[in-house]
Amino acid sequence: MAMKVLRSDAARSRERILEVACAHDRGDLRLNEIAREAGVGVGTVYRHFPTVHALVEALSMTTIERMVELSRRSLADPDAGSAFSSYLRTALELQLEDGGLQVVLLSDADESPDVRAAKQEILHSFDALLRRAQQAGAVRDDLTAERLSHLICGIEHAVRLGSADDREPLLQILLNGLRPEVARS
Amino acid sequence: MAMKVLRSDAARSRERILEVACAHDRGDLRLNEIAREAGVGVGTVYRHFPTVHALVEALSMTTIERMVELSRRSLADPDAGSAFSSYLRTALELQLEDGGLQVVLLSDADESPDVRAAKQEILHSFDALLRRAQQAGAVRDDLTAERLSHLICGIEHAVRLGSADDREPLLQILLNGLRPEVARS
Amino acid sequence: MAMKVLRSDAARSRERILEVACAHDRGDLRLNEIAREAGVGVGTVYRHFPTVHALVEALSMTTIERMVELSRRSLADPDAGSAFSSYLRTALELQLEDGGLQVVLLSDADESPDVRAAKQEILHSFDALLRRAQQAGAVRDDLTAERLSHLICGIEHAVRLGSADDREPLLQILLNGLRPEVARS
Amino acid sequence: MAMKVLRSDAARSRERILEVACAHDRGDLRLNEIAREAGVGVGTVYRHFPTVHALVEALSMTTIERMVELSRRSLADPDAGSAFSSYLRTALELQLEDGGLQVVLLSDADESPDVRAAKQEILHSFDALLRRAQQAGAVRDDLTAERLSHLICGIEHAVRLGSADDREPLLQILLNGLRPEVARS
DNA sequence: CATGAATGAGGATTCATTCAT
DNA sequence: GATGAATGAATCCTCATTCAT
Repeated sequence: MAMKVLRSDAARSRERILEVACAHDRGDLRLNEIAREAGVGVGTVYRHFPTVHALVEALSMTTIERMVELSRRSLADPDAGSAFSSYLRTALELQLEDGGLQVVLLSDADESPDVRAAKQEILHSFDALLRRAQQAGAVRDDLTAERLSHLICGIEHAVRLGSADDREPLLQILLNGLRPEVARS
Repeated sequence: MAMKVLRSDAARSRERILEVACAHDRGDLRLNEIAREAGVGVGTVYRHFPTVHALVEALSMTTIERMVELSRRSLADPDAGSAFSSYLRTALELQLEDGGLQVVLLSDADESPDVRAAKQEILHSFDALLRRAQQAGAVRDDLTAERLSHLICGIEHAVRLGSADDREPLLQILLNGLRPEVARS
Repeated sequence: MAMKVLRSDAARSRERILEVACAHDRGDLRLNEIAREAGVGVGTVYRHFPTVHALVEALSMTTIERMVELSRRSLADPDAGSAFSSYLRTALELQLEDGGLQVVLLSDADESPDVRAAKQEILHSFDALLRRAQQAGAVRDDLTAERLSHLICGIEHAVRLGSADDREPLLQILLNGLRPEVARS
Repeated sequence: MAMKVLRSDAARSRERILEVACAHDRGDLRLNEIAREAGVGVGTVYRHFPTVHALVEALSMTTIERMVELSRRSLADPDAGSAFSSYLRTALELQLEDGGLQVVLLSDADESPDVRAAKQEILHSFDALLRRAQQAGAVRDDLTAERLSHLICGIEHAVRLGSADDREPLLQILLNGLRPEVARS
């Protein structure tokens, strides 16, 4: 990944800003406030992050990278079914950990090329994982990667409405629901 | 339901405001703007709806009443399983129709006593519906009414992220996931 | 005193309003609030008290009448010195009891003719009291009734800044200061 | 006194605001109006003076400094009695000149540390002045610095109710009243 | 590059007063 | 007469964004 080298003071500012910002609600970032808390001028924040979305992306960058890693690992797993379900589980965990991830993943207005590239890799891998699982008969066929992503976001939403303890139970319901319907006596 | 009778002019203002307001994003209601569009003074809006939440509640009142009706009808249905699933389907439809319903249902700060009462009836009925379905073996046991409500909200969220066409497929996945797990050969 | 006879319901409204209003800070009367608390319409408040000042006057009417009484009694007291000082003491007490009295007394825009008449009587009596005391050598000569009224208001102000316990001590200082200066060895 | 150096433009805005504000009634400062008159944005006013009280304090800063000077000078005066009375006279003059001073002095919610410090020095000095005068037998003993401050505020109030000409006469009455009572033949 | 002062549109809210019912 | 709905000017305050220093 291309990485512009920053002057050390600029790098420090950037870090300070991210450090401070991640303690804030992603949906309600006040640039002035962050600047003040970070001990830098507002202008500096704008220099590093021209839009709020750019800052949100940057805050999610680490998680996105972890998601890329996850994709690769899952694709390398020979068991299509378990690769798929453990991918979903971990993706859900990551989205719950990082409150800004959902909007970054869903946005189609990426500011950073790195983010765009990573998201594409994630999407492609996810698509492949899903297809493999479908071909293995572990997942119902009437399902696209996009719908499924939305469903994960829906589960994330549901967990946030309740407590973190709901995560695994709700995930189980989802996984159960994704299996091809079986004939019942 | 106790209903204070409004003077005709007051009733007209109230209707104008609701009419105008329902064309706005429920999560972003600007009282001044609504007043202007409705052709009434700001004060009039505040008189009828002291807080934004009061307005949001009023906007959802009709849908909430329909949900109460739905609850009663479903409870009257002797088939526990189909009553349950058709309740979920219609509830989801209502939530999707009425973009403000979710927050009203989830809020624990009801402004209107009517809303509070209706929500309680809905919740109790839903609880009963769920239990009946569980006893009939149609729904897994490890599930509370609250978690399930959150799940519906999650599905609503997922559908909104995509298109209205996703509603039935995603609902099917949910319903499928709610069934007790069966041993598979 | 001419007294318009009010219809009994009007009289009741008037009383309710006064009753409620006297529990409010005189300098910050909100007509709408008072109407609500009194269980009458705003219009009714306006009918009885066309201006805020009219209400303030009405609230002080009882105290003003007591002050008129006080003036008469003091004038009847043959001891000019003690009549004067006990007048000041009681006047101060009345002003402290009735937080709206000072503005009513100082205002030159009386709404009610009764108030105007009462204030004139008070002023004349006070003037007479002062002169008598001066002639008796109990009070310094370089002092007008107006200045002295202002001084009472000043003492009232000072007591309000502290506690009610300051009343007598501060009054003593005033009385002491009003005596003709004596040669000191 | 620690004084943050302001950028020249900021200093200019601040001065403009103070200049404009001091022409307004201290008890009724409308921030928007001041901004408009000063030719700056509202935000600028709020930046310099987060609360109305901060602005009021700033408007009185010069007078407060003069009062500090006065305290020091008075303490340096070897004649306890005349130091005391001339202090009172000048303090009264300052309060009359600066219509916002009284509230700043009486407030216990200082915004600026400079103001807080200055007020404390003033209070301590005043306390010392009073004690000295009491020990010298020039002032009655039953009097605290606080009550006396309130009394000055009372006299200020009284003068404002009348004309500036009342100042010296009323001060004389106060000073006369503060002297220990003497036995009279 | 960094700074942070300035901007000012925008949204919330209140309350004195009027007037139709 | 009483009512209280309606009005809307007025005020408060915030915050995204720009730009001079």
